[in-house]
Amino acid sequence: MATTLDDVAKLAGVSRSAVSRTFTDGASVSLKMRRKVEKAASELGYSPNFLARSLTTRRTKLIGLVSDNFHNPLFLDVFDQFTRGLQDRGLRPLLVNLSAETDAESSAQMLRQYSVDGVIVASSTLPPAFSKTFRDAGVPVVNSFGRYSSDPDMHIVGIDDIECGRMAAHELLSRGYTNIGFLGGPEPATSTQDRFTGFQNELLRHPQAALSYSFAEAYSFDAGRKEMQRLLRGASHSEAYFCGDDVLSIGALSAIKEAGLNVPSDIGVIGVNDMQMSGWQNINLTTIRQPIGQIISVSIELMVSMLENPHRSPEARVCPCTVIERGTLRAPQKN
Amino acid sequence: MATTLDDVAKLAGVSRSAVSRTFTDGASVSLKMRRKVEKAASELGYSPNFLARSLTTRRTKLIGLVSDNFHNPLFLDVFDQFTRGLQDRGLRPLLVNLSAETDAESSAQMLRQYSVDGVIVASSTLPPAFSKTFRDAGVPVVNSFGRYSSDPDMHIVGIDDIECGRMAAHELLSRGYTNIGFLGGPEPATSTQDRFTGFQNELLRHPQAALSYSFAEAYSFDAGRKEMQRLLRGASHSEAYFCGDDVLSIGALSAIKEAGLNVPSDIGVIGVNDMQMSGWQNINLTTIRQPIGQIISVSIELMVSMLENPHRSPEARVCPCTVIERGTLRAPQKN
DNA sequence: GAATTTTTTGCAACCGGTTGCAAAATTATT
DNA sequence: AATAATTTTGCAACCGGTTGCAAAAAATTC
Repeated sequence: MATTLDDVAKLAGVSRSAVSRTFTDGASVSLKMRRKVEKAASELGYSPNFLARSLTTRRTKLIGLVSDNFHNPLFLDVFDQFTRGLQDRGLRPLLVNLSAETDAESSAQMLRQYSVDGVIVASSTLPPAFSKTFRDAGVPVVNSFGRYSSDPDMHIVGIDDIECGRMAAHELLSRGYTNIGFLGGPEPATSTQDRFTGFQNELLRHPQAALSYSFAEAYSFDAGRKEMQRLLRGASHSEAYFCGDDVLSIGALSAIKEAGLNVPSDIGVIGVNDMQMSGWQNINLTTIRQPIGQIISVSIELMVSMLENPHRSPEARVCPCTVIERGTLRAPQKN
Repeated sequence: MATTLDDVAKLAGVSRSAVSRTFTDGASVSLKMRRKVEKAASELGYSPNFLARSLTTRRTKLIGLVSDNFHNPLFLDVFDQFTRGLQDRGLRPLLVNLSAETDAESSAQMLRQYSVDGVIVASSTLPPAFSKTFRDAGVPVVNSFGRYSSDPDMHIVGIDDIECGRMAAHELLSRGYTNIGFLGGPEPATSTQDRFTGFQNELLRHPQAALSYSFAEAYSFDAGRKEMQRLLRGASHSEAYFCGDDVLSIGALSAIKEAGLNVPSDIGVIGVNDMQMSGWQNINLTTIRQPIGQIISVSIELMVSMLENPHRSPEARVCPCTVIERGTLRAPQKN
């Protein structure tokens, strides 16, 4: 069906190697030869088979893009930017959806069977063991949105969650809130733990502030809403909450509004992520921006550099978060 | 680096074909042989190279998943379900982001170079010519979220946009609205045109109803908001609007609220798609559900069947929409 | 214009598998 | 136990490319 190297060689009356060379950049072919081959090739509509080529070059330009986060709207942007960024460098994302049911081990084996050149794990919740499978198999891997470590055993790109918690606390304190709540994501997640640590540490430096905390069951609207409803039913609630992420925050906001309370005059809310819709005027959420554009471009950059030098030693790259001030916290107090 | 067929054959003291056969299901191998080979294989941690295999079997199990819609939150669900569905059948999605900048023609060529077994084009806006490239190259293709045709020249799975427009009109009329607006998506899109046709046709059957219409620049929050702001600034606005999709609707809702008007008492809104967040209590949008789960499973089903029989003649499959009643239209009038 | 250097070309082996075919081994039949 | 039928195995060619090497051709040098 498809035309091959041989077809072109035959038609052009040259050797197989000649046509192979005209399609390999950097190979030695005379202009005359190239013309002849290109003419024959375009007549037959030939273009080389990448997979056959990969057999000898040992490069597929396939990159496994693995994620278990197909429910957070933020990740649509993540996929958009990853696919574009990879495409721009001639790399092809083989997408793997690692939802709860699927077996991580077999996905890893599958990716090796497809001879991917590298793997990007885009997840803050996948256990490090998964990424290590690849590293141990000699496949370049970078863990995007992973947990920072000062002594990383693989490439990690992400934010400093402890610092992020600290920023949130600082922001709330600077606005004069003294009765402060932490409404975290799922408790076992390391990101939740780290943010709580940072948050708590900062509050400890301000003894006048009181801290209460609880955790939502998931990073979802429903979970945020449910937890906030529970808090509002209680005897007393805090003046302002730092929520585990934006979706959670939006759920919480909905519960607050429904209880007849006003934001920010009755309760303040600050989230994390700064996804698209947080900026929509009807949501207008004050939040801590996770710089996904930067995280992704750094991840791709690291991946590309590993493809050139597989033994590059592991790095942890931290991208800075910033507070995005919108309408869900009251104005800073001048005291 | 990686262990090959030969390594295993050597260790097990058998022929190459023997080990190949133990890893090909349906091949003839004695139990004794299988045991021997499996032992050697597991000792070396061998598993066959899919790409080398594909060279002779002419099957890669790679499916090109092409989309140009990385901004509509609905599509996160679409990707989630497509990847899961494909994985469950042992197929691997090679994701292609066909944003405005990227050249469709070269993406098509790339997919052929990777010998994908089939291509799923998940887009309502990509021109049919793109999909035809594959059909003409003998690559099975199904166009998901495509435009229905009674005489399709390739597989199409989607909704009937004309019927969808009709449903919206019917819904508005049944609630006693007589002054009705169509706030469409981008005017040139065939989905916009078709919905408008259906909408208009239904209204024509009810001469008491007045129709006005306009189009937003994009399927986005901002575009919906902007267009609704423009409409509200005008001399008079309609009692209810049928918006091009849910994101557009949410933008429109935000403009309405900001103008100090109430939904549904002052203005009604009905959208299309029923994405996750449309059901959030703080949005609570009445909308027409596009059955994406069904569209996707039918698409995959068609793809699988084409892989078995590439000459299956093209079909257009229509999946039914349903009205999801929430809080942005007033109650039905009893007259 | 011959000798030398440089570039271009084709041969043949290889990448990691599969598969048709015939020989070898096993099982069934008489 | 000899023969026939069946199953299992290995050989070798092939899938569609790339690449080291030596021969051929072209470009330089003297």
